[in-house]
Amino acid sequence: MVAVTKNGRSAPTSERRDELLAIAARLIATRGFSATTVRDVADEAGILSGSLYHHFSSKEAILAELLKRFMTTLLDRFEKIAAETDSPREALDLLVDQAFRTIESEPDAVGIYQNESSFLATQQGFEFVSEHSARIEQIWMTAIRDGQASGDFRASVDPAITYRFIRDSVWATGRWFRPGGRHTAESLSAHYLDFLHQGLLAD
Amino acid sequence: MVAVTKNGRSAPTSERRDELLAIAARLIATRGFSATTVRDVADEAGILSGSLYHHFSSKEAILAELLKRFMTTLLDRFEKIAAETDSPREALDLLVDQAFRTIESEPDAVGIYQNESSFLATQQGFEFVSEHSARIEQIWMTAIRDGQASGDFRASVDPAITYRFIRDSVWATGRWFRPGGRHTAESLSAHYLDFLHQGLLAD
Amino acid sequence: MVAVTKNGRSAPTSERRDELLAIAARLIATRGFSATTVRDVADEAGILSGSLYHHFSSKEAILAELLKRFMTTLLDRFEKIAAETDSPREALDLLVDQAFRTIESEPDAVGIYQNESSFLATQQGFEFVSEHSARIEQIWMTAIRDGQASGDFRASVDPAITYRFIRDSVWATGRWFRPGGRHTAESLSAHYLDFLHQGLLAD
Amino acid sequence: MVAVTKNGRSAPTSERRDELLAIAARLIATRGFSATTVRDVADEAGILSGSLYHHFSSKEAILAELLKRFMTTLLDRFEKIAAETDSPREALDLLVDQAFRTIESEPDAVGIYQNESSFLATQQGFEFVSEHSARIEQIWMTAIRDGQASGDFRASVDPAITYRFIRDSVWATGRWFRPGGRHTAESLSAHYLDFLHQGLLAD
DNA sequence: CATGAATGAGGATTCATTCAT
DNA sequence: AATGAATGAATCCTCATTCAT
Repeated sequence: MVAVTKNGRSAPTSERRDELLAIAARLIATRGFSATTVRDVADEAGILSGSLYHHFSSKEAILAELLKRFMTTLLDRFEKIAAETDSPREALDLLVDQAFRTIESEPDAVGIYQNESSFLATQQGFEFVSEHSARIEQIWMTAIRDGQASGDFRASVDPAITYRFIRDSVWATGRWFRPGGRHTAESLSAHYLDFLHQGLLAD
Repeated sequence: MVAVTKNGRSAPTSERRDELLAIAARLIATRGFSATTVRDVADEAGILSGSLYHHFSSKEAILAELLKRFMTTLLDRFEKIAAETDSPREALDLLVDQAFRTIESEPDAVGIYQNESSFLATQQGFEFVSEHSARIEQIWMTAIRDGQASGDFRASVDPAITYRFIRDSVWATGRWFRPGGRHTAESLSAHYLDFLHQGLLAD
Repeated sequence: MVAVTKNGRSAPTSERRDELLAIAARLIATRGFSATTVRDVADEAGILSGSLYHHFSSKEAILAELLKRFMTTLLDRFEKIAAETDSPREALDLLVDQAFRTIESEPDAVGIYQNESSFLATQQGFEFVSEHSARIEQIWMTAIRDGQASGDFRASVDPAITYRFIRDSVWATGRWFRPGGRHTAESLSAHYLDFLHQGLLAD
Repeated sequence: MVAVTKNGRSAPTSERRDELLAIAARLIATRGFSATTVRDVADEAGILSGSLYHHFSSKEAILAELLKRFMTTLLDRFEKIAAETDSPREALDLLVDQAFRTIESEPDAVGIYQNESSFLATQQGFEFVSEHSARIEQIWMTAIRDGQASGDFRASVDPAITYRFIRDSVWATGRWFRPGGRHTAESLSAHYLDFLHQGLLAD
């Protein structure tokens, strides 16, 4: 997707590589990392399993690259929202919205993030997972806290817990939301924000 | 832990068996089913991996037993709440409360349920997973719909989506909630219900 | 060889293990470590290659155990000679003699020692190789130096170089000496000592 | 390094080829042939492993070329010494001297020769190894036998065994001798010859 | 109830080699 | 003269499972 200079030097990106990453992402999101074999990925790509090692140094390296790309992009987007928005309420709305859009555009990465990140956070070579997660948490919690300070949000809720409640219900959407059905990222987002703002009780 | 001896049969339940199940549950909850080896479990139990087969017919059988016990108990509890409660709002509160208590008392089973159930739903021998899930969904959605009908809950929210939002944020709590810290199941439950009822916005 | 208590606890030794080690030693001595496959060893033992891992944690672990056993025994023998012998000349003779006897009784281990030890000395997990080698060198060089001090050996030779000359020609014997032929350890030893003592020139 | 262009043929010799051979020699001498991968060599040369096949037809071909060059040159030198020297004692001294000089000038080839030749002797395509070795042995043993016949060398030593003792201690020097340290080929050679001639015992 | 030895299938990975570009 | 992608076979190792003791 990202435009890459066509001179192949320094290896990190190539079209073939991206294809393989996409295939791996889909399988890993579906079956889980440890239940996905290198051969599964290679088969799907129409090559032999050993040939994958021409592109990646290990199965773990595939996962790392997948997650790093995803989390870096995501963090960038969140940081941009935080930087460009003044109203905490609007910021939170935009963060939620961005999350739903991400679920729609990169469902596999989201799935992997949800399923594997908690375990990976402690693994060598995956330090970036907890680092990025921490920075994302900061952005969201700042929005919540600022909203409480400004009087937009109720002061009685615990911001840390509330962040987690929101985060979990939003991202978990990726497990059942399939674009092309009754819902779109937009409709889900609108629905969720209404629910988030007003709660469940009738007045 | 709970002595389950309602049927007088000899083999299926024994203390050793329960210990082994608890060990397996912990490991599977932490690493995931496919990343947990029979040997991991045996090591933790202080026996050789082959010896596990004296107690269980297969690795899958362990998982099945774990999940079946958990889901059966959980469904029972939910059904009891549905049967004994008249007010939909109270019913939903009690369901949420029950979920948090379950997270507190059986964190491993909850973790496994979350991580593996979506994949297992389609696996042979795990039909009970989707069956039980469907019945649980019915109970919760009935509470939501009844609450909308009675005027307790806002009619504008989609009950199916709302159910998922609630379900996901509640169960996901199991990923970060560790008893013994700042929170108890009770405090979390209270917190969540307040958030659920009123939403985030200040009046 | 070494009598082992029959209670199998703490695993380190068993008859089967010893058999497998002997097989591995023979193959590794013949083909070299890296050219010997785990399957080669297993085939020779009449089991599947994976079954070897019931006994050893890795191919490297086999090599390490082989070398450690060998070098420990060897060092013990050398130390005993050094401790029990007063005359430096007799000590050196006995050391040489012991070396030839070791070549005769454990040709495979000697071969492995010669072929692999220089490379292994720097490898993790093989620190004992250089440690033992250093202590062996000390024993031999002490004999040489003491012999020079006592006037038994010519003072003009460099003890360090002389040690290496002796060591290399003695151990290299293992590459061509096959018991059962024209020579025995005893005859070789006698021959070598004569050559060592008097040199090549006629008076 | 040495420009070998005596035959006008185009392909077989080129500077690049020689560089690659030198790199391969160093690695093979250090790690052993089977533990040195084609990729190791290519990496060190700054090219891709496949590109090596532009220069050599196989990994074995590299080894063969390396050894053939070395052994041919060596045999030539030994033959020249044998042809040009009358006194057996002087011949042996010169042979020894030549060996030390060769160790100094071509340490990698010497290392490979020592480590791999015994195994290779039986391999197809490496018949020249045993052939050359046999001719070298003949030259040395002739010097020894002639020296015994002339009364220069002691008649009581077995020429075959003595040859091996000498050969092994001389060539093994290559394992520890690094030019630039305390010793040179000359000093080592002098030292060894003194030791060889007189033996270790004081008069 | 557990051990210890093994199986057989499959797992990730390596590696020499090929070939179109 | 080299790349980059791939092959095919082999490598080390893992793992669920079996079974005689």
